[in-house]
Amino acid sequence: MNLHFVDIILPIPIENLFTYSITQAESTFLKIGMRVSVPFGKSKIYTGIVGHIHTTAPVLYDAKEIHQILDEAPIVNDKQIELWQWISSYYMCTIGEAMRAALPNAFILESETIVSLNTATTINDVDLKDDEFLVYEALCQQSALKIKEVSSILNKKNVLPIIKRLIEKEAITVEEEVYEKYKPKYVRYVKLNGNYSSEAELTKLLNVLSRAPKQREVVLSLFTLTAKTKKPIKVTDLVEASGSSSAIIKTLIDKDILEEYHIQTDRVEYDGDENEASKSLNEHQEQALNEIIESFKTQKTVLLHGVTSSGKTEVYVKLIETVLSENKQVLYLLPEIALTTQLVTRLQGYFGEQVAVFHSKYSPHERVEVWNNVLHDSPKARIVLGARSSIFLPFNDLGLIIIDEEHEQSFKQFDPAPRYHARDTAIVLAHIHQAKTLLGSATPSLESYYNAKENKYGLVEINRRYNNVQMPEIELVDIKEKHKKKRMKGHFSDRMIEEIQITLEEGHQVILFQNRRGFSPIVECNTCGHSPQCTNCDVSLTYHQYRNQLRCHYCGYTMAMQVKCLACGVKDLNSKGFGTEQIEAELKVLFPKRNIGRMDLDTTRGKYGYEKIITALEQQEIDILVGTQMLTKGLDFRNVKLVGIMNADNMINFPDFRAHERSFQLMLQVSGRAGRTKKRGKVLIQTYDPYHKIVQQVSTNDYKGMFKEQLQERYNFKYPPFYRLIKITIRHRDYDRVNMAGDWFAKSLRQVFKANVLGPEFPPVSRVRNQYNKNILIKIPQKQSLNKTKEAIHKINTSFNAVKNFRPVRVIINVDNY
DNA sequence: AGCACGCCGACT
DNA sequence: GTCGGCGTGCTC
Repeated sequence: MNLHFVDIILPIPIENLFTYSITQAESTFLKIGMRVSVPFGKSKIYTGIVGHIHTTAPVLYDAKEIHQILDEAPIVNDKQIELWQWISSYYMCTIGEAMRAALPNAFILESETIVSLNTATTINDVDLKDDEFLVYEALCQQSALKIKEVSSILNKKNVLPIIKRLIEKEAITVEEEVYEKYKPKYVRYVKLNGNYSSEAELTKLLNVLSRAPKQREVVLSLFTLTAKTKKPIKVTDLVEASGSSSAIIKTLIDKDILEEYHIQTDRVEYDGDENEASKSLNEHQEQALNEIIESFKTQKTVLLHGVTSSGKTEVYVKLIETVLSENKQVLYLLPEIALTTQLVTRLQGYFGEQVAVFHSKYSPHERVEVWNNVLHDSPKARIVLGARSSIFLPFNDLGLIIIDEEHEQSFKQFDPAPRYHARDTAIVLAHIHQAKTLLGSATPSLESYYNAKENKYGLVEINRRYNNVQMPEIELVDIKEKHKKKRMKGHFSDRMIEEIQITLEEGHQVILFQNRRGFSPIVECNTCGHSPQCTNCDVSLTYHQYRNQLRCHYCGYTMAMQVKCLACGVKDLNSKGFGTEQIEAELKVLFPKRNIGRMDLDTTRGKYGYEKIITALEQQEIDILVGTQMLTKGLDFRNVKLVGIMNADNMINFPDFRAHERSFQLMLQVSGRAGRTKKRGKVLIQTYDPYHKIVQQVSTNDYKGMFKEQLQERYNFKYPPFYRLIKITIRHRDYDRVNMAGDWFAKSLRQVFKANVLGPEFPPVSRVRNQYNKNILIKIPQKQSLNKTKEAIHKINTSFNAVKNFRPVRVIINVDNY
């Protein structure tokens, strides 16, 4: 009788852990945090994490046995599992979803069904049907087939019935094979065979090789390389140094002159120079640093509010140094787009190979390597510099978490669950490790600044830019008036053109900001008013001139640009509104001799697209750069003096309770790109409403004014930080069903939460990818228990799913959906 | 989330 | 008559 069991966390959206039986020996070997593969359902094998080891047999079912143990030691520690649990309860997802987000994909093995011939029986061909025979015949040729291969042989999608019949006829057998996705990388090295270690032997060898000059050259190169680097020599390096080929090296290996060996190597390696000393701080930075350290004595979290270009990074570096000296790990979080080579190089300059980088462009293999380095507390990962998902790395002993550009909304994950906010989750992670958190921003989020004002966080400010560079001068241009007075050329006011002219003539560069890509977001027929819509979404298609295409920005649907109206056939199409492409096109006419660059999602698609544009700007190959909000982050260009915001209004008037705050942050951040060295920069903001409070507050750099005013609005309209929000999205391809389900859900919620339930309402774009969405918003007052609220929502969701008609309707719960 | 089982339309 | 559509229910 077996009395040992494990509860396994599976990477799927199911509520509970699953219990499997294990042997006595396995129960002593297994530890929480190890991976095991387990059979799940009829035929699948999944990778799971051991969550609990116990001796309580389940009553309602027989536990299956585990399939295999995949690790020698835990790859996940207790603190991580604690974090997953917090995420799953706070963000209302399953622990499996948290696990899936946390683990590098290569850790999650999958099984594949392998079909092979049943050798125990002989089959008469006549007993088989045509397609069965095809599979059988293929198996006589090669011993094993994957399901996919069977599929392609038969040119058919669903081959399972055929395989089933073949099994019944005992012609074939099937088994599940599990693959390890991660393969360590081995690099090939060579050394001289030990026989030639003496000088005499070596001279002899070189003589022998005098008739094979290429081979002789290789041996000599190996010699000089070894002398120079005193390190093992890679085959690739030797090939390069000797100007030979791998064939020649192979000959030498075959002749036993060279010996080859392999060393397991990390895919990501830093091979820079020795560390440089960190810069000494100016008085403002120094003061900020001292205040932070002081504040950390009483506060777990401190907000550093430092104006753009105030040198926050140097302050971080000093803090990191102290934490490293205590032998603790550091996590440095940044929004994905701010993770530029610029910053990575800078930190590696200070900390050398102690810096590990982790972000979405890394391959699964590279991620596993960073994971393992962090797990084993390797000297190669004392500091992790990473985007959102790095909060999931297996830190043993974090001392400090830095969250730079704390206000950035990209820290919040929206699409697949867990819909977590990396900033808030990082603060929880810090508590688990009893570490400190430093939030940094030039334009803190209202929530964080409020928390600081309420003494939940410490608050430290730097009001001076580095080197005492002045804050840029901000000028507002009233384009309503400019239009009236006919002083506009396209989307450029005379002031904008003048300033660009002056800046360029002085030999400086210009950045223009327009928060919309494409040429124009709407194409309209002048005769009948029809505009081309996406077939899958309820939006009009955006015109992209460079490919002469109409594109949907929600689902990626494209069609060729039309010459005549699709509805009435008249050749009189007009485009409305403007994006980066159109600005670029206008610039080419206004400044034909200048180099114009564009940076948006369309031009940064490739792996290095983004880097290329930045380098081009740095090297002053670009005079004027047009871009979307991508421009705002972490870029530090010496020579940019003028920043132009083409239209401040479209972002301010966005229908979202944070639109004002965001516009302020965005405009101030782009402004910060102007004049980062010596010369004072200039910012021009074109707007139809120069007296709008947000534009005014940007122009006077009045964060506190903006904060006060916005906070009052949040209070009046019951928004964060005074109320918490949970958004529930109802999604289905059938319009009526979405309406019915939405009404049902909202009605049930109202029974509990009364007037604090808003909706259901269609979002501005109600149909995306042929799915209709409807939103319900729940506002939670501060005194209302968050846990009880979530319990109630959970309960309603369960009864919702019990309604047969609603079962195929997707319910997406998004906690803190901002 | 997968995946099997099961019941109805369009085709060899 | 079968193939294959996707609604339904379950997974230790």
